[in-house]
Amino acid sequence: MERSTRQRTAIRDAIEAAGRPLSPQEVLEVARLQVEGLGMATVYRNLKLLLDDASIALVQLPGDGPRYESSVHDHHHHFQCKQCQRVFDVHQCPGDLSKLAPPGFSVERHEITLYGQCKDCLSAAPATSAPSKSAVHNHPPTGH
Amino acid sequence: MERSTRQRTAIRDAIEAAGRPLSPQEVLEVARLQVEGLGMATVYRNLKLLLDDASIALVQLPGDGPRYESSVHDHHHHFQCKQCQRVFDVHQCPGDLSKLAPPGFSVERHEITLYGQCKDCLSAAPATSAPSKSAVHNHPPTGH
DNA sequence: ATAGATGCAAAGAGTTTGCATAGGT
DNA sequence: ACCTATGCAAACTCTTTGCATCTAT
Repeated sequence: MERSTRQRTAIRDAIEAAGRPLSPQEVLEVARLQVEGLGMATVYRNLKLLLDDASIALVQLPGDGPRYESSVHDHHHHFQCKQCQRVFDVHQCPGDLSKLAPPGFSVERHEITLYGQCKDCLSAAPATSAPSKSAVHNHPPTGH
Repeated sequence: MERSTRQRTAIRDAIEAAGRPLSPQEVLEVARLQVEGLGMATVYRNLKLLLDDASIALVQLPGDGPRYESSVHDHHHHFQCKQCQRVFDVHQCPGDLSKLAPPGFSVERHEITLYGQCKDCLSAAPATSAPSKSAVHNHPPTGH
């Protein structure tokens, strides 16, 4: 059975607390604040376990590595800021998109990613310099 | 300036002729039919050059490696078949999605990916076995 | 005490780069 | 002849795996 370790708890908590999808590297950085010697292999192993658990959800954006977020959310999409690269949840959805596909194709699912500038970057520096790129410590608006 | 080599021509032609986005591996396989000893490094280098040229366009689907297609197309989206994994163009678009983003965010661009079953897989084997996975030689409907 | 979990380092997959050679112009 | 393009192999990044050790139960 599955054991409760400091590492696993730190990793799960990091993702729960983030409020936005985190990359494995970001998860490591945040979880290391709780567990000093935490290794990347442990992060990857636990991400996989927590995914199977459905404790967390996988977020895949086009052309970017995997991110992970709390699986509490229902169907939603994502917004990536072109300045700070952070990803935010978008809880609006245009609904059924099956009419977009070519005739004869069956559509079961869709993914939508919006790109632009987030609130922080728009106000902080309109189209100029950006907030910190790792941005692990920020808890910006998530659009809930 | 840029030279016209057998390799470059074979790579460009492979992408033009495909009618759907190809992975670097698929490009290599197709282009090798024209140029025997073609190496992967050459494929990658030329993909980059042709991208700069805007001769080809980069297609990024969530959680998948890069694909490349002829840049002749205008704004469009993509459909990935969950059986054969091939990607097809979708020329319909729901239009402006900026109202989906959280307030205070500015939306400049969007990506949509549809998932389901393509015409071939639906008719060939309704929800059972799939056509060849590399599928480099097929030219299925592209939804134009 | 036992079996799962961890950390490190090595192994993989995909992509990029250095370098000597081949080949357009 | 010049200088870009190629092929090979090594380097790199991200992720996974093997193995000895640690630790929750």
